[in-house]
Amino acid sequence: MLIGELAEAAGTSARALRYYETHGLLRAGRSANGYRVYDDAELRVVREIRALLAVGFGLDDIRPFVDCLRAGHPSGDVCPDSVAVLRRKIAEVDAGIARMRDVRETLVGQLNLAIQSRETACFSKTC
Amino acid sequence: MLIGELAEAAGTSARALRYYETHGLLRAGRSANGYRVYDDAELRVVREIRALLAVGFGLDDIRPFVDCLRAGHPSGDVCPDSVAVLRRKIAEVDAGIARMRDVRETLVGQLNLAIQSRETACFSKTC
DNA sequence: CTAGACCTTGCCACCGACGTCAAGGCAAGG
DNA sequence: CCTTGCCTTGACGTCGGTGGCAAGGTCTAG
Repeated sequence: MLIGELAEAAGTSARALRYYETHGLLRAGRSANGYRVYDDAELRVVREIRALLAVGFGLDDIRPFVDCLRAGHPSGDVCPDSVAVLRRKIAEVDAGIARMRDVRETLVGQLNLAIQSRETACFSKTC
Repeated sequence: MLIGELAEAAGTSARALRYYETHGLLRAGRSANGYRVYDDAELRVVREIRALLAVGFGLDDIRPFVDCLRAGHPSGDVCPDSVAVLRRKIAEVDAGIARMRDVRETLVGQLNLAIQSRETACFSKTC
């Protein structure tokens, strides 16, 4: 499988695949003419990468999952390192949600004050 | 007030203040030697900018608030444009929270499956 | 006179996952 | 032979809010 075919099959770009490779996530053999040649198993790897990227993982966080798949496990999630990353990410997401809730409260408070002072102004000035 | 003093008073850097100026948020007069000279009222403006940046606003979103303050209002929140931005930002934050909740659910599901299959493996293999 | 503490403009570096362009090699069909 | 379409590496641009540095002018105290 050549890079364009793999990209097509995985719904991404050849550029992205080369990028994953430079970051140690993808592996490719080379044909006589220097083209990257991919094992069929790499499609699963690329799908794993895309799925994790889509939920906000960085490439470094994804590496354990890829390694886990490469180790022969049917899922990239089952290895200890992957589980650790999952737990950490869940905690990060929780923290993010909490922060956004605080921000939301701040903004709603600000909005209510603004509306209130506009009403007060309109009441006194009959605007 | 010179730029260093204003930066100190607002708890930020002179570099940041110049950046805000290039983006139309801050105004400064110039003294004979070319130094920026700030009105005392600019301190309020800088504080408004910092407060909004801290809750995740971009500089473009902040502009209406600054204009509102400059128009003489005691708060930057009360002008229609500011209220509109506040509403939009609250909606964005709500969307962000919803997205992160989805991500959280996905990750928790993945984690549970991983733990489950590890337990199954351990059960069968007595690992 | 000089040191040092301000100020000025301007430009590079950063983060991350690529997009995009450049310049060239390789394969296959008319 | 020529075109078309794939592949290669390399390098720069993106987005936003700075940090840091350079090279220079200015002000103040000793």
